[in-house]
Amino acid sequence: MKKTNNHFFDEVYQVVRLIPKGRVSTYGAIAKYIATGKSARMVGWAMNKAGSVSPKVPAHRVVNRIGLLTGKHHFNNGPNTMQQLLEKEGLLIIDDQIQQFELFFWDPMIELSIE
DNA sequence: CGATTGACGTACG
DNA sequence: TCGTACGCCAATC
Repeated sequence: MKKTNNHFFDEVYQVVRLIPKGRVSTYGAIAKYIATGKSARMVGWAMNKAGSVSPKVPAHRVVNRIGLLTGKHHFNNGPNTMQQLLEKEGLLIIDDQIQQFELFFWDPMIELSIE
């Protein structure tokens, strides 16, 4: 058995699940909240596993720092799944980019930092 | 076991 | 302002 730092992945799943409906977060923000922002890529890897863990992690609520749906192609149901889900939550997405992303941005460092 | 990849981000030109 | 290069860290080939 290799006791990898599942703490990182676990935290990622926890945080992503805490993202409220109609809100989105970024890999960098999550990574920064957990691993001091040095492993934004690891968050993406965690998301890749997200489809293999349970309950499934709302990976569609996690995008890159510019609000671009970079990972939509990784969804099992199809590349449109991510956008459809986000639109269904009240978000507006044009050209795979979330409009007014700043307004919907859910930062765990802030939201979870509230006493 | 070594090299490459990867759903990112920041720095530099 | 836009484009390219590099760094992180783990998993996969």
